[in-house]
Amino acid sequence: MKFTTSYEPGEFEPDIYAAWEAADEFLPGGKVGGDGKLFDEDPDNNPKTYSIVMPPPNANGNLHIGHGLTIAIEDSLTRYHRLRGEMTWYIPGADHAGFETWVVYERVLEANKHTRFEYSRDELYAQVWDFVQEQRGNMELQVRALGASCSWKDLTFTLDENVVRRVYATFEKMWNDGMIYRGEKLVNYCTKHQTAFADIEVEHKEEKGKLWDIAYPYDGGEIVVSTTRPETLFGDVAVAVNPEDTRYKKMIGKTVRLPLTDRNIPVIADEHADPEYGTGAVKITPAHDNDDFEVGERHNLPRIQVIGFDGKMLPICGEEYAGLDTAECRKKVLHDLKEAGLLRGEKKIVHAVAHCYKCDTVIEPMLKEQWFIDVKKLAKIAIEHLEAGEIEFFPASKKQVLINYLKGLKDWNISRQIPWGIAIPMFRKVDSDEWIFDSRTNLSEIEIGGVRYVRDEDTFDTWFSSSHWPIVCTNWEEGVVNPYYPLNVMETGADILFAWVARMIMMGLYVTGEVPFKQVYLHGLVLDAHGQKMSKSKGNVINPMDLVAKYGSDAFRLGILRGRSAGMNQAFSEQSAVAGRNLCNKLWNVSRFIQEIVDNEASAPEDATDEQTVSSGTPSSAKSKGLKPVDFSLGLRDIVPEERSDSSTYTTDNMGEDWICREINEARWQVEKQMKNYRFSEAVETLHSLIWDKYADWFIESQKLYKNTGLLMTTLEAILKMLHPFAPFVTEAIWQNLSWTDGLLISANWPSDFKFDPMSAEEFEKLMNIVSHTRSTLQGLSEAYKGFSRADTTLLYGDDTLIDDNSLLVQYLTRVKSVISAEGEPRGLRLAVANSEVYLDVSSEVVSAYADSLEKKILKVGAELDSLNMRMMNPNYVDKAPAELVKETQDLIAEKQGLIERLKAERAAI
RNA sequence: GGGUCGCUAGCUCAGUUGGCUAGAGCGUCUCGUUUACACCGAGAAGGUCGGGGGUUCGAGCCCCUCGCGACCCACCA
Repeated sequence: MKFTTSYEPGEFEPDIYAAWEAADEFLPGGKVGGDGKLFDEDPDNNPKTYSIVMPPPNANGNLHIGHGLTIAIEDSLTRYHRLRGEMTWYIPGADHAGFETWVVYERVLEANKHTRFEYSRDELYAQVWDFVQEQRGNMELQVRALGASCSWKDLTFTLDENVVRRVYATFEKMWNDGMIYRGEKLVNYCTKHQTAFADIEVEHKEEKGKLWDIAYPYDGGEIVVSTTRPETLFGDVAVAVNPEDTRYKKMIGKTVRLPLTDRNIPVIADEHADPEYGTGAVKITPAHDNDDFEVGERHNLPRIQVIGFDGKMLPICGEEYAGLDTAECRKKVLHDLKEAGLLRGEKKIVHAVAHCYKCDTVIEPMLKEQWFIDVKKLAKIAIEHLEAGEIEFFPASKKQVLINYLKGLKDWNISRQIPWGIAIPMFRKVDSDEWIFDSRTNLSEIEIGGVRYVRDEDTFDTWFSSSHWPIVCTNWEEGVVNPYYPLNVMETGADILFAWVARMIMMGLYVTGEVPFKQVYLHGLVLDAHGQKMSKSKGNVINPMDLVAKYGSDAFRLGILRGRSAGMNQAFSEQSAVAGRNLCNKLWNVSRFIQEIVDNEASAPEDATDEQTVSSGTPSSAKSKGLKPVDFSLGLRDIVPEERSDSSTYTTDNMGEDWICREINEARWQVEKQMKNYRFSEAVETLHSLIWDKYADWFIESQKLYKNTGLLMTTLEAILKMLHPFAPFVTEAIWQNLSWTDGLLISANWPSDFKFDPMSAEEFEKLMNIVSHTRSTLQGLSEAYKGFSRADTTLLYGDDTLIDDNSLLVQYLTRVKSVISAEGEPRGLRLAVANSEVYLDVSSEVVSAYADSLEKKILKVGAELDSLNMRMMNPNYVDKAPAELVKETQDLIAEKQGLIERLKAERAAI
């Protein structure tokens, strides 16, 4: 049995994916890619290209729901453009995830009772490399399970040789351009992980804290400063007051005694001190506070580091304090100040505190020599191109958000003190401060002309290398024409707009002179069913693989795309996947039904078909292929399609057929528009409605009476193609099971226009309206009158050729006993259908039981009529609104008028 | 402190230059086994579009204002 009664995704998905992959259908045009030969040198020989890159998931991790969404979106785009005949290149990636992976590996070390300090940098690098290789592969299997039609041959790992080469080339260029400098600045430092971070990697949290007032004495008085960090007073080098603050004016230039020490520090005047805040006097600790660092620079003050890189107080703080961690030290300092009578007060405050985004440790601003990128020029160019509209954003609002960010961007610290990452290609001349660029980072020491140079031990911030992603994935090279760069679209999470998208734009422009992508689509967070952020601690994490296993990959994809729009954090629940599963099953059964019709026709003698069942194009292949199930182990039939054309021809023979052709055209046009505007949710909805509400409920139902096999085949093909971008597996499984289709659906062509008679399609809609009203009234009657039986009821019609011509279909769709002409003697209940004369032949007894419903209808139509009349009575409306609209309103009024008269007559007859 | 987004049916969300009687999925209720599908079919109920102003012939959509929520940025000692 080819078509089982329900679709079982698990039986098809792995084989189908393998078949796609084996057929090389993931490569651009199914032919090129991966070998450096991307396209024909003559641009005239190349069709339109479409390129998109996968934001690389962590190589040794598992996919989470966000990856599921990313892939659902990107693969739908990819498949859609592939079906449209474009040379489509979806490039997968894997991220070494520098810090993330390092944190995981450090835990492994810890569990084995080791620490990073036992090994050299190179040894650690080798260990993590092995660790990642062992763990690798899971992620890639999961990407496959989600159906991503990406070009696996071109998978880019962020530590691949070509990535490193490109990153070094950029770094060298920047170094030569004077955009890289080494500076001792305050950096965000995590004392647990013992590495610095970029500003963007730090998480600020509102926290309750205290503001202490501490007296700094001098001969004949004291000055009271306010601080949240008393433990850093050992690093104080001055007390600052505002030059305009009359309270302190006379003290400027005086020297005060630093408590708990024997040092004296000056009182200086600086705008930084806010007279309104605290006591108006502030201690200046340039080595441990960003503001103070700047004050120190302005006044040429020394920087005294008092906290070590391990988070413990340094010896300079004195025997009693050295070795304490900051919290212990704070306690002791406060205690000692109190003893000395210098603590003047404390106040509860709420302030923002920086934390390590991984371990939550409080980030210390620390004095450290690091490599920095001067970002001013980069940001400026990026802003210019953004303002010129070279990149289109979805949602559009993010463009300005990004520009604002770039405008305030500060120099970018790219040094990380972790071994897992791309080594910084800088070497220091031994016994000097002289640095040179050299890409031989596999060596920890080099010699040039008899001079020894030692490699910098640090690695690059991962964002520095990943900012090259579009460049490295598309194999961009200077001077080589590359139709895949810029990418058509960059799809990623809105949460990394700054960290990644901004940097890709800056780097793309710096390296290639072009923006790296033409459009940016940002998706929001996937929240749980109640709109809460998913987190392990809350226990509300949904694993995409669980849903794939339970309902199928397509169901997950359809579900996660539904009800989701660009840039918004939106809820998701298992229910959505269930709805997706149901749609897949519906389509499966529709296909099964059509296949049965095709089979019956193939086996039946010619004259057995009804006169109206003009099937024009039953292809001979349908007969010759027989009914054997697809055997995937033997390889798919006709893997390389010769000609991609609709395999059946058709003619339309009745209204329903014209109507479905029109509806498919309309839906196709809608989907095209929605895809262009990245409205995936709406596209899925359009297709859901087409397949379920239109194709299955009306067309297939009507085809149970009037079979047009050629049209059934052709329309089904069109529908499979249209849904394929979103639900690739079930559509391909059906395609393979159908007896008459060729090749793989993944590489089929997007459907073209169906020809139809518009008048006829319009007529069918009227018929649908009559059927719906009849059904509704029948249901109303059976609820109003016990013992009412629709199977015993006759539908009468007046002078109405539409029904006369289609009485069989009306009877079939309404399940009444019969549909016959009233022959000028109407009786029973007249239906409230505009422009049509239909009666249900029921007794007056039944009609009176229905009076309540009738009354309700009269009221409802009356209200509608009133509002329409009101509109027409407004002279301004008639005057100013478009004539078309006014005409429409008039027609509506006429229609309602007729309707209400009929209803009233009906009521009077009771 | 600055900024962005959101508030539409019980729930999750659509509603693209202002013009239909405001829609969908899920849920609820009532019928129902009919040449595919109960992962089904037919029908129904359910909304003063967060509050208040304004512009307009016309506002869910534009403007102002208030309220509530989510998120982002920021060195306030």
